Amino acid sequence: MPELPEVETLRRSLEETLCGTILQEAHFWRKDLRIPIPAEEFRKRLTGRRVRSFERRGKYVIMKVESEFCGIFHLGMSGQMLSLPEEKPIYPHTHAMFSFCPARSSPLRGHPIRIHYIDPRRFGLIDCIALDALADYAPLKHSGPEPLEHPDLAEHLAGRAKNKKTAIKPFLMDAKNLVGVGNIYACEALFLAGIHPKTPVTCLGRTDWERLAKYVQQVLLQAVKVGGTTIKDFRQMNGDVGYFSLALNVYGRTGEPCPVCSRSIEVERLSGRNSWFCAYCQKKN
DNA sequence: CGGGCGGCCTGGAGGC
DNA sequence: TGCCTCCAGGCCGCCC
Repeated sequence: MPELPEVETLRRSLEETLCGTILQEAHFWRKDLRIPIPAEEFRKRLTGRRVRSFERRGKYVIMKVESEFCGIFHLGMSGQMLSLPEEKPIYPHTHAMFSFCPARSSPLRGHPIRIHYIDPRRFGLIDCIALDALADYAPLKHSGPEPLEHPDLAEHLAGRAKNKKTAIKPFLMDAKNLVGVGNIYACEALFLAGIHPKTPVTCLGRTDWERLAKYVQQVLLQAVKVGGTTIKDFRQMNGDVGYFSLALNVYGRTGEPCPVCSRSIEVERLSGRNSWFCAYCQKKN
């Protein structure tokens, strides 16, 4: 589910709601996610601590508290984190719940904020590691730059593409090249750039990379502005949907008219993922 | 060695 | 209605 804009939407809500609160409790009903949740470690290292910040690296959220350890959250394909008043699971597949207490000086003191972690398919992850191990953390260690922060994304991508044989779409979705871009935003950026998903990266020239980098950034930024994309599961932390679904040009729109030329949107499988595109507006190579 | 693909899970949709 | 198959926003590891 969640790509960069959905995870950034979550991060902002967490930061706004929880900075300065104390993580009071962490309940785990089910620990067998993508990796087993180190529940004891998580409780021992993180509860009782004041929350400093929530950061994001690609599709991972990092919770920093006043200690030498941090919490890591990933939503996999179907994960959500919801702020709910209940202290027991009210949705199926609620695997964890965190209670945060506002500071004594806050007008909200005495009203814990409860964050429920829900993930039907259990491809997500909750972890706890030392801050000084963050740089070596396996899922992040070999990942590429943040697309919205790199000073010359076009140059970076062109460099990464040298001597590679792959098609542009799986290239964009490979976190080693850049983080945060999944199936939705890869399809949308390629449409806006007028590049066919199967174009070999070797066929792209300087101006193609510049156009593509520009639209990758544009599509991610616009999606962040409207709270991400809700296809099915994704909700913002307060339960709202993400409104970028309304701005999708091609993703999931098989047979619908291309917004530019009105020809039918097509779908093809590429590296095991569906790719939607307009065969007229997006020429191969 | 890099890239494609299956597997990990569950639920929902669609076919019969 | 019910059963079966296929598919889904991510990621890892195997295999060629």
